[in-house]
Amino acid sequence: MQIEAIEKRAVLSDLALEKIVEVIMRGDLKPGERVQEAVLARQLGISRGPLREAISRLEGRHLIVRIPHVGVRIADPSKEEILDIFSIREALEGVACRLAAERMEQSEIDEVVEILSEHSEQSDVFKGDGYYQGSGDRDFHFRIITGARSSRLSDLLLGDLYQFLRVFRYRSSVASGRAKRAHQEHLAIASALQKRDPDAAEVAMRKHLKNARISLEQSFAASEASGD
Amino acid sequence: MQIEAIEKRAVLSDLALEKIVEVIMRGDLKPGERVQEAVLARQLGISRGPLREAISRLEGRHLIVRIPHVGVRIADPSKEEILDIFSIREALEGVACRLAAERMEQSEIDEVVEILSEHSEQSDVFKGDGYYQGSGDRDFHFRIITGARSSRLSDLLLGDLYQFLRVFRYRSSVASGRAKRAHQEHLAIASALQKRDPDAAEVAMRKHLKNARISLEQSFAASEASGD
DNA sequence: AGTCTGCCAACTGTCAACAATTATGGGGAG
DNA sequence: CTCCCCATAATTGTTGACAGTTGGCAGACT
Repeated sequence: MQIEAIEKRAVLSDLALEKIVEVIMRGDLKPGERVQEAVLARQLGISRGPLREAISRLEGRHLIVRIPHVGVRIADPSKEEILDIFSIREALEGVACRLAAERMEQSEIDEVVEILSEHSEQSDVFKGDGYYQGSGDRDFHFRIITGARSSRLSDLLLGDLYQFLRVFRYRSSVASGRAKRAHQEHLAIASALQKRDPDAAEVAMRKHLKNARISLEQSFAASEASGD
Repeated sequence: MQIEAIEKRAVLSDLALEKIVEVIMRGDLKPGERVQEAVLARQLGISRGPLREAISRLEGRHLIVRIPHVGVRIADPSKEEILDIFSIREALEGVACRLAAERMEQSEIDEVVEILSEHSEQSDVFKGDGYYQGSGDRDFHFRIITGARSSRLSDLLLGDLYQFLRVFRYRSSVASGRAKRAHQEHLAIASALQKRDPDAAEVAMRKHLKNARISLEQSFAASEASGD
C-alpha cells in the first residue's frame, strides 16, 4: 500500500517565515522598510510569539535586520554586498559542482545533459534573454547543487544565497545578451560532469559564475553612470 | 570625545544564545542529547519566549535540530558532514584569502607576517603539535578572514563554520605532526599576500585547507579501523 | 504470550497581558 | 528663532498561563 506522505503539521512560525519571504519577493515590503511586529502579526493573523521566532530565523539569513529595542527592517543590501555574495556563490557552487561530478548518479547527469539539449533547440535561448531569466537556468543549477549530496551545501546555496538574491531581485544576472555564452558555459559544465572530471567541473562552474558576476558588475557600473 | 563602545543593551535571547553555545562547548550538553525547553529555561533563569528565539537562531546555524511537537536535540554531525564542511571552508576561505590580498591594509599584512615569524622562533612549532592546536592557528586565519572586508564572508566562516567545528571539537585539525608543514603553508599564504597576488593567495589557502581536510580524513579512517 | 487500542501525562506551540526602553513632540530658556 | 530638556505615547522585550499534539503505559482482546 502506497502511503501518501502526510502533510507536515503546520507550525505557525514556519508558515510565517514563508509568508514573509513571499511578501518581500512580491514587493509589498520593500528593502529598507520598517516593520512593526504588532502590525505584521495582525496582517498574518498570528500573535507576536511565533512571528518573533520567524524573524529570528530570517535575521540569520540576512533577509531582515533587527536593532534591539528599536525595531526590524527589511534588509537593503549594497551593491558591494551583492557582488561579494556572487563571489561566495562562485566558490560554493564550484565545490558543489566538484562533488556533483563525483557523486551524481549517471541518470542524473544524463538528465542535465538532456535539459540543455532541449533548451538549445528553443530559439528563445539565442534571442539574448528569454528562458535564462526564468526557471531554465535555475533548474540547471538546482540539479547540480542537489547532485552534490551535501545538505549543508544545499542549505547554504539554495536556502540562503539563492533566496537572498531572488528576494532582492538579482536574478541569475544572465542579462544583456549573455544568454548564448552562458549556454555554452553550461555545456562545458555538463561535459565535465559526463567525463566525471571533478577538477574540470569545478573550474567550468567557477568560470561560468565569474562571468555572471562580471556581467552584473558592469551593469552596476552602467546604472551608476546614468543615475544611481 | 572618544565614546566608549556602548555595551550592547542586553537582550535575553542574545545572552541565551551565547550561553547555550558555551554550555555545548563545555560538554555539559552532549551531541544528540535531548533538551527540554522548560528545564533549560529554568537553568538559564529566563522564560521560554526568548529561549525559543535563541533556539530558532541556533537551528539556522545547525547547532541544534528541532522536530515539531517533539522537541529539540543537540546536533550530532556525522563524519561525512564534517568533511563536507571542511570542503566548504576550503572554498570560502580561499575566496576570503583572495579578497584579503586585494583589500587588506599593508600594515595588516605586515602584522600577519610578523605573527608567523614570531611563531617560527618558538620551538613548540617544530615539536609536532603545540601552538597549532591552540589560538595561534586561529589567529592567523582570523586576521585573513577579517581582512577580506566582507561581513557576509566573516559571518559564514567565523560565525557559522568555525563555531560549528569548535563546538563539536574538531579544532584546526592540525594534528599528528602536521604542524611544521602547516607552518610552511602559512608562510606561502603570507608570501602571496605580500605580493598582492590574489590568485596565488587563493591557491595557497586552498591547498593548506585541503591538506588539513585530508589529514582529518586519514585520522577518521584510522579511528574507524581501531574502533568506531 | 503477544499485539493492538485507548487513555494519560508531559511537553511543545500559541496567546494575551505586563514591563522596559526608545522615539516624539511640546514647552521653556537662552 | 533655535536649541535643549522633559513628559508622554508608541513599540519592543518578557512573562506566565492556556491549548494542542506526541509518546508511553496499562488493559483488553486474539
